[in-house]
Amino acid sequence: MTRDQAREAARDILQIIPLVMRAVAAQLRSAGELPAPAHFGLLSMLSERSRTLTELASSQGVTLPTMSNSISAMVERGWVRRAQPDEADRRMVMVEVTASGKAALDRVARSAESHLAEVLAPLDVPSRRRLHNGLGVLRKVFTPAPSASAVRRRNRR
Amino acid sequence: MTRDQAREAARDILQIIPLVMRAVAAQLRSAGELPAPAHFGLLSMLSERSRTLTELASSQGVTLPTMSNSISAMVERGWVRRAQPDEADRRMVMVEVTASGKAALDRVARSAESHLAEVLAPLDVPSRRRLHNGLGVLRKVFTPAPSASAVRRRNRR
DNA sequence: AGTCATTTGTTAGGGGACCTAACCATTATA
DNA sequence: TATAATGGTTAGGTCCCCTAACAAATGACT
Repeated sequence: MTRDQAREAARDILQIIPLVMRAVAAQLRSAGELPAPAHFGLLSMLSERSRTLTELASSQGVTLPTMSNSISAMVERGWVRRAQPDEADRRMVMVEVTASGKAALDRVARSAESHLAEVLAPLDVPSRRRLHNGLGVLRKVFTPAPSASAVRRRNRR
Repeated sequence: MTRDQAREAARDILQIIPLVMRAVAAQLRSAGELPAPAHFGLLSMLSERSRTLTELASSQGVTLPTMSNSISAMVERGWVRRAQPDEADRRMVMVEVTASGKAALDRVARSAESHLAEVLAPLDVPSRRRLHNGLGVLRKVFTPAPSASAVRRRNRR
């Protein structure tokens, strides 16, 4: 990757990503889903299966205190529940989604979906494909690698 | 755009964009550029030419109070300056970048550039092209349209 | 000219999401 | 058994975003 390409990519990302972020957040707010942009990924992961705080934090690329607070906020809203099912290691807290959390996830997904469909409607087919492909690359590049300890634990099971 | 495509795009955007946002913010923080992710676009615009608050707010898709506060924060840091050069309309405040603001922009751009170059290095050429194309689509879709009044003013000149 | 509406910007008040530092409880290690 | 490492929480702080309410200037209409 040449220096010029890197500079261009950096400028693009720094300029565009915050715009998208704000647009999505504004749309969710106006749909009455006050706070969700950051919690959506969590609900999505948790509806697959329960996770520990450490797992969630590393998957989202945030620190443990941040995740602890986020989960507390979601508990407050009744979207998730803290539980200690693990007999082997009593330090761990498993977080699981509640029925109302699943409902919230569905609502947000539907709301975002309909709004995005509207915004993306004017795109022609090649543009949509480009968008899709570009998002795929971003996912690959920016998905945090599982931490060493998480890997260790996973292998141990 | 089919319903399924919209749902898929919505999930992708909701899951991926926040990840990218956090990664970029974390990188800037660790580079010592404490607060910049949201201000980068502003500095970038302002180094082209001075703008009014309203122009800046609409270009970034935020409200006027938010922009007023952001600019105040940047004034505090010595990055920009408020000035009233417009004789014709004394309501307007022109915001212009300072030398130290330009320097900050350069520092952030270089820092982001070198970090991104590292992260993007493993990508093959087609992936980089896909990323670039996808970002272009995002820009087109999520760049706020200039407000009616801004257009009016522009045409008047 | 005078009133009313619109536009531009600010201040006040509040919320969400992120961080580091400091701390407890539990488990692993030497 | 003492010490280190791991999983979480709490405390304190920053940034960025919002709505509501307000002031000042300009535009429009009678």
